[in-house]
Amino acid sequence: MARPRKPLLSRDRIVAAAVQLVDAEGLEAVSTRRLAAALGVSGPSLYNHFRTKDEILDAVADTVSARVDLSMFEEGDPRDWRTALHDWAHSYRDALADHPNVVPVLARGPRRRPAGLRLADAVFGGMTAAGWPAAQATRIGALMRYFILGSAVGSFAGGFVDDEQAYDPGDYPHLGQAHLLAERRREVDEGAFETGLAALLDGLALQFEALVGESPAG
Amino acid sequence: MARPRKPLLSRDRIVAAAVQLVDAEGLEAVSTRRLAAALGVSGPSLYNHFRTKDEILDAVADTVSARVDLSMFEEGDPRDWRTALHDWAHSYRDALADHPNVVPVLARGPRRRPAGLRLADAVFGGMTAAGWPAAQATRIGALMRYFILGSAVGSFAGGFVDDEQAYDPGDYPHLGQAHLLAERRREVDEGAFETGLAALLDGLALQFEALVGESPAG
DNA sequence: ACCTGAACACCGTTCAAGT
DNA sequence: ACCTGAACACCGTTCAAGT
Repeated sequence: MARPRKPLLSRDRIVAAAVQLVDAEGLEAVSTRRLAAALGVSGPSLYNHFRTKDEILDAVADTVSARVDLSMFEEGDPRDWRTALHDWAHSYRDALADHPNVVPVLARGPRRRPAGLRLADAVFGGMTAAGWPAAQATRIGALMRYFILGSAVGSFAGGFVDDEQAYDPGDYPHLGQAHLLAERRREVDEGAFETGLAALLDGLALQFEALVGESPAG
Repeated sequence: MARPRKPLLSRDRIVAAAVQLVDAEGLEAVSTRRLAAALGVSGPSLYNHFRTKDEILDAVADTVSARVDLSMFEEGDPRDWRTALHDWAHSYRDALADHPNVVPVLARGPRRRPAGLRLADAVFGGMTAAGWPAAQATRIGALMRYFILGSAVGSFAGGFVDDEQAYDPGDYPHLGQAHLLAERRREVDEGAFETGLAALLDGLALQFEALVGESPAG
């Protein structure tokens, strides 16, 4: 075939096919040959549009980051950091839950990914606008990321095998019901996320009160 | 050489070499051929001791889990769940921080790994002994795991490139200092972990008070 | 039982050749 | 500029052959 009149590929088409493949079959299924085959071209063709496979995965990660709603940090009352953080955390988690196989790539950090950087910028900007000192705003961005990424990188309930025999009462006296976790996976993980998020925000509110309590009330 | 008088390999020797390799060069450096070479044997020899490479990685993950201190859930005052959770979280994080490249394997969950199951058993047992209802104890195990795994799966500060040019003020108005994060990596990540853990425990304490407040005071 | 080399079906990436 | 097939140095795993 050699060079066609109109390019067969584009960065967007490659990324879209990669998202489909990673969602359907996992990160390890994304090989340059399989991805190229899904696009109807041969493996090396991808290298006309991306320098490495890693750059393709970075682009995939950034489309996931781009789906996270950040509007709450710019609209509404800037002082209501708690509501903003709560709504953002849910939007963030939902985006990751739609593409769980991409989470290990996101775990590398924003690096130079535009949507990843916009996300970090919005949280930090939102927290400082609400009155948090810069150092604390950085910490909040980090600790929220820990919690949200951790909740998405692997299901808690899904990590337990659905086999009663696996939980010998002599070895694990408190895991008698653990084999039931797998089938209630969504419920357990969502409940834990909600409980953890509420605790995190309650705890931060306590710190915030102590902080503003030191300066004259406005 | 064929079969030697004394076996050249053992599961323990293989796991120890795999830990060294994954710590020094990362998860993707652990190939059966490289691991075998480090042990002075040929690649297929490993299959006399493990059925798949994945089983080797599971064994590696379990040695990391085994280093987490669980004594706080059995010694001391069972009612002091807050201190137990705090100390356990630090021990857990320290174990993961010593082997960050193993965290993606741990994210699969405890499955049938003995040390992983003992860890889950101890937390759940500790929380129920302290007076938390079973459903809440499960959630606490899950949400603590989210936070700790998330803090270890990728550094927050290390995810930002150390290049001032990468943070165009027009695109990211609040990231003017972000290029400094990478070099203060340890400090930033440890501060965020401590702040987040304190918030989490404060928030859970609030929930616990509400819970025991409903029944007659003891 | 426990090691070996050969072999199979894969990888990511480079490169000269085609238009 | 953008695609191709061939080639390189890798993978995980199976298996017959050796002791």
